[in-house]
Order: sequence, then structure tokens, then C-alpha cells
Amino acid sequence: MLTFQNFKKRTAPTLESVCRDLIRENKERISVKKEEVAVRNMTRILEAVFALNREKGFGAMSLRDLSRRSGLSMGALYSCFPGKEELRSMILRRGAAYTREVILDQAPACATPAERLETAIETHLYLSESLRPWFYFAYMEASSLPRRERRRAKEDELATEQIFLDILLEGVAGGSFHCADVELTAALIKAVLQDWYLKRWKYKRKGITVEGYARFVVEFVLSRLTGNA
Amino acid sequence: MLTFQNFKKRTAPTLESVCRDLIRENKERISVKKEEVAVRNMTRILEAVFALNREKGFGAMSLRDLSRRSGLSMGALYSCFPGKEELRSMILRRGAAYTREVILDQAPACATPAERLETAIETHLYLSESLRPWFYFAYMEASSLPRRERRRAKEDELATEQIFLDILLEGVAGGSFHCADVELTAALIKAVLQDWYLKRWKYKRKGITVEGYARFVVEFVLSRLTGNA
DNA sequence: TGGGAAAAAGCGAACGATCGTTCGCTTTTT
DNA sequence: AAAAAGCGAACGATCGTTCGCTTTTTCCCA
Repeated sequence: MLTFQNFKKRTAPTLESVCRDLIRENKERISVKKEEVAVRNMTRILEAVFALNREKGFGAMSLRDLSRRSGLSMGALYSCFPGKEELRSMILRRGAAYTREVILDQAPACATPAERLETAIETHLYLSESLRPWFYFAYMEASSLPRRERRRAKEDELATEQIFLDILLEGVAGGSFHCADVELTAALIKAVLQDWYLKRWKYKRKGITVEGYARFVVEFVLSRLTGNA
Repeated sequence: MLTFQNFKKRTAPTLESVCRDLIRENKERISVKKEEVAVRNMTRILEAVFALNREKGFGAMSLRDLSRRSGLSMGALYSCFPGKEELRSMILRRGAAYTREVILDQAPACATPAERLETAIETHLYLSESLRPWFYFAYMEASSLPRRERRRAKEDELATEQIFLDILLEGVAGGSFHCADVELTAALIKAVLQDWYLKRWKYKRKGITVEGYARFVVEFVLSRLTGNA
């Protein structure tokens, strides 16, 4: 079992570190020259974006809201990103890429499909817990994209689902899993993982920790797949 | 098993019929006098709202977008609702009330908890399929509400979940269900049902019908609860 | 090593566009 | 002809964005 603490120690998915990747990825679109300055400001910007996204949604958020909340002037904002729409695209693109990197980076040499499934579920949950506002933003804004970018967002979603599907298929082929519809099962797992960061208020109210939720999901799915009620 | 067709025949959840309830509920806030006129226009308005909500989100939608899409002038819009924010509130309030009515109206006298659970899952899925754009709108906009209304939206969500929780508790008490954590199981069911209308493109692409999805969810959950792998 | 010029970052007023909303007027229905 | 419905130009506010200017940081040679 992977603990949340061990995950954080190994992967260290802080907002600042992902912001640094985002800055490097879009260096030519950002007029701020020094990386440290850009990272510091972008971190404050994204904190404000995610807070405002929760309150009113990105579409209803004005850049003056963002200026007030982040403590940066309008000019300082525009020295960190080229415009409102591009800011959204940058956030979504980096978030999807980072998620894929982290999930695929996880231990690939687990002994059994059951262990691999457990690790994948835990990793996904722990990552979304560490960057919950980012995940929430990505989920809510993915459908408000221009056609081209929306297509890519859907492919990102399917790519994550494919990771679970591959594990299920391997388990079924090896005889350790019994499952009539692996595609729907993979989709179900994905939906349950997303519920954690979409409805955190609900689980917080019930006093459920991310590790408790992970344990429940793993047990629920595995008992169905292996028949150990 | 409840079929989609039987559900539609019995409940008839059309956009127009729910719009009529919405009009009656907010009669004093609407300057149009004749109900038929109000219902006809409101139906066109909501169709446009839901379409624009999918494309850019309610917050980023302008009333001029809405005017163009619905074919009604600005003045005609304002004769059907008092303002943009109130329109959102009206839609969310009526949707939540209608959902509760339909779910609670369903056959209350099923013989076993397993049958009651099956019917509840099917009813929820069929209703969200019939009014998918409305459900999608309600999900995406519920978090962008003022404090007071958001509290009520959360309570509506918990009320729906409570229906499943009650069935699970009854089954556990009667010995027909085995379940260590009924609260999380109820939350899991809710999350999986929501995924149907939130990610319909995914299931459509895979060729899954709403009845096929219902069958899968029922079988998956019941096999876990009863131990029949 | 200290001070001043060049470079970078930060600022907020101002621009045209568009927002939600209103209202005097015309068209349609009763 | 009275009542209801429908219309779209017009209003002040606010939107995303720009830009001339000030402040801070960096760097280099006296």
C-alpha cells in the first residue's frame, strides 16, 4: 500500500513546481524574463484563479478580480500570460501533461495486476488531492474550450482511463480478474476517482481521508474483480 | 427491470412539462401573462441556455448570445425572467425539486432491497438521460451560487444520496446486503450515476445505451453487496 | 566596493468593445 | 380599441487589453 505521505515525498507535486514547468513550457509567450519572478507570480496567479473558479467560474471571473485577489496589477498579470483564454489553455495543457507523467512514472514493476491497480488508484487519488484546485479547474473548464483543444482534452481523459483498462485487461487475460465488461469498469473507476476532488466538501463533512477513500475504492473494485466478498 | 421506454411513458419528463412547472412556480416574477406563451418561450430559452452552457459556460454566456440562439429579442427575454442570475436560480431550484419528486414517486413497495436499489438506479439514470442538458447545467452551475443557494444545492445532493443510503441500510439490517461502509457505497453509486450525464460523449462513443449502463451499474453494485460474483 | 546607468518588473489610467438591463415604441392577440 | 407580447436602440458599468510611466533589480567599472 502506498501512503499519502510516501507519495508526497517521492513525487512532491507542489503548485510551485508545476508552475515552474508551466513557465518553462510557455517561456516565449511570457514577457517576464527571470524564471524565479515568473514562477513566484504565476503561483500567486493560479492560487487566485482556482479560488475564483470555485466561487464564480473562470468565465465569470474578470481579470480585475484576478488582479485584486493575486495582489498583482493588470500590467503584471499580462507580463505573466498573454491573455485570459491563453491562460486557461496553459493551465489545462500543463495539468493534463503532468498527470500523465506522474501516473506513468509510478512503479511499473508491481508483481500482480491487483497490486498495479491498487497503486494506480492510490497515485491518482493522491495526486488529485495534492493539486485539488487544479484538477477541479481542469474538470470544470475542459468543456468550455474551442473545438481543437476540447478534442485533446477528451483524448487526455481517455488516456488516463486507458491506464486502468490496460491493468484490467492484463488481469483478465492472466485469470486473476473476472470481469464481463472491462471498459465500463475502467470508466467506473475513473468516475469514482474524479468524485473525490469534485465533491471533497462531502467527504470532508463525513471525515473521510484520502487514504480512507483509496482503501474503500480499492477494496470495492478488487472484491468485485476477484470474487472475494 | 424498468425499461427506459416504460419510464418515459409513465413519467413523461419533457423539457416543456418541466418548463411549465417552472413558470407556475415563478409566476409573480414573470411579466408574460399567458401561461402558454410563457411556456413556449421559456422552453426555447432553456434549450438555448443549455446549448450555450455546453459551449462556453453560463458565466461566459451573454444575454445577447441567448437572444440570438433562442430567436427572442432582449425585451422578450426579460419578459420571461427577471435577470440572468435569477434565471440560473430558477433553473437549479426547479431541477432539484423535480428530481426529488420523480425519485420519491417511484414504486415504493418493491419487495426486496435489491429490487428497490435497482429501481432507484434505473429511475435516476433514465431521468438524467431524459433531461440530460438540464442535469449537466445543474451540476456545472451549482458551485457558482451565492452562499445561501449553494447550501441548498448541497443539501439537495445529499438528499438524493440519502435515498440510496436508506436502501442500503435496510438491506444490511435485513441481512441481504453485506457492506462495511454504506455511506461510501452510496456516494460511489451517486458518482457513477452522475458520470452518465457528465461524460455522455464517452459512452456514446463506446456505443453504450442508458439501459446497458443501468444494467452494468446494478450488476456491479449488487454483486458486491450480495457476494454473487 | 560603491554608485550610476541599463534592464527588468510593476503599475493603473485609459481605450474601444461588450456586458446586463431598461424603456419607448410597434406589432399581434383578445 | 384595449391588452398583451415583442422589439432593439440606448444607458451606465464593466470587460479584456494596452501602454506610457515609475520603481526595483542587475550589472559593471571607477
